[in-house]
Amino acid sequence: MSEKKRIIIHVDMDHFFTAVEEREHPEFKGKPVIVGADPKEGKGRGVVSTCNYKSRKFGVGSGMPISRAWKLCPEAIYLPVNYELYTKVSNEIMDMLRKYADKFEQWGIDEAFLDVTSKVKGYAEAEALARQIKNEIYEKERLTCSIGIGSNKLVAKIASDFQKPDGLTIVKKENAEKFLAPLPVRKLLWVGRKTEQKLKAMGIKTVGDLARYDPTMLAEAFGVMGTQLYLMARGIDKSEVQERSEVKSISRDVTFEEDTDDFDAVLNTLDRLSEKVHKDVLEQNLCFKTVTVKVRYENFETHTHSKTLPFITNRLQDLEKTARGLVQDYFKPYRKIRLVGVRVSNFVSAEKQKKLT
DNA sequence: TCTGGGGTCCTAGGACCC
DNA sequence: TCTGGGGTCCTAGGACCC
Repeated sequence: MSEKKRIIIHVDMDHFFTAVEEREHPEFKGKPVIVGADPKEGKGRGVVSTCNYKSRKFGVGSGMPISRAWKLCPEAIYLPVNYELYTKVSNEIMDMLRKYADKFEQWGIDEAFLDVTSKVKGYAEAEALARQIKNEIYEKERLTCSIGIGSNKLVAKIASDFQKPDGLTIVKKENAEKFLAPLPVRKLLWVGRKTEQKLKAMGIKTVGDLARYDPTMLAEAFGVMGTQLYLMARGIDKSEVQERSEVKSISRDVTFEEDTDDFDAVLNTLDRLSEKVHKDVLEQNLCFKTVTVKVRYENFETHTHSKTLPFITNRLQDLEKTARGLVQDYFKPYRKIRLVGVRVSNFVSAEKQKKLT
């Protein structure tokens, strides 16, 4: 049984949020731009969402506390995250990309996988197609992207990250293992900080180290994930490019500007979040069964409480009442709250529900 | 460094049913 | 009073993605 030959393209927009902002504001040209939380003169909470290349030269990076970014680069232009705008631009780009692919999968707001197996005869044609895609995006949106081409999603994604910005990297199937070997394990999908640390403790730093390791021992240490890790290290990934199915949950949460023990204020915030979630639920024509409340205390300890209702609903009052009930346990006189959130899940589409009743 | 917000998937224990 | 096995659902927490 041989693996089906595929050609997969991964498109990754370059520093998407700041790129869109720079396009909208030509006066930002040549300046460091940072999109994220309000820095508040270095006292702000929250993190950097995206930063452009100019600000990266100061050591700023995405995910970094905004207070630290302020210390590194106070002269940068700081902007709030304008999701509405980025989503609009994203939708235009995704519609553009979709038509190039047999199978298409959006990944986050600014990335996509395209299975182009039947559209091209080989890697040379795939490269030409990739250039065409880059041109079209630039012509229509004035934005650049980096593209990776490989025989599966994993290799294509890592390849797109290899040369940035405005890059194009092709990794043929027969070169995949060699291409991956020198990279740090952190570059692999699903290897975050924790897994990286655990692997390091086992003496595994690069993808090559991982590929040479005993797969049985990896399975013992990581369970199902261990087998997956080993296969990835060998450049093997059989997962299909597939359009995202329906949403599984809808949530809103918010970090307070200051940690609070004003529990009435927390309840008010919770109601506001419930209203936003409810609005989304109605817009998407859904009914839910499960409500989850999230609380983060000032020491960052985070808890969730959930309740599955004995009935299906889309009513705001059911959501608010359940959420208010769940959050009560977390109100302790000696514990200040940093974040509160609400989520609904266990959906049944309104249409399906109609059939049931 | 002092840690956002919106998601998905996995694990593990316990309840409950047959 | 002690004892099964399988299946499904629920809950809480955690790792990871962008």
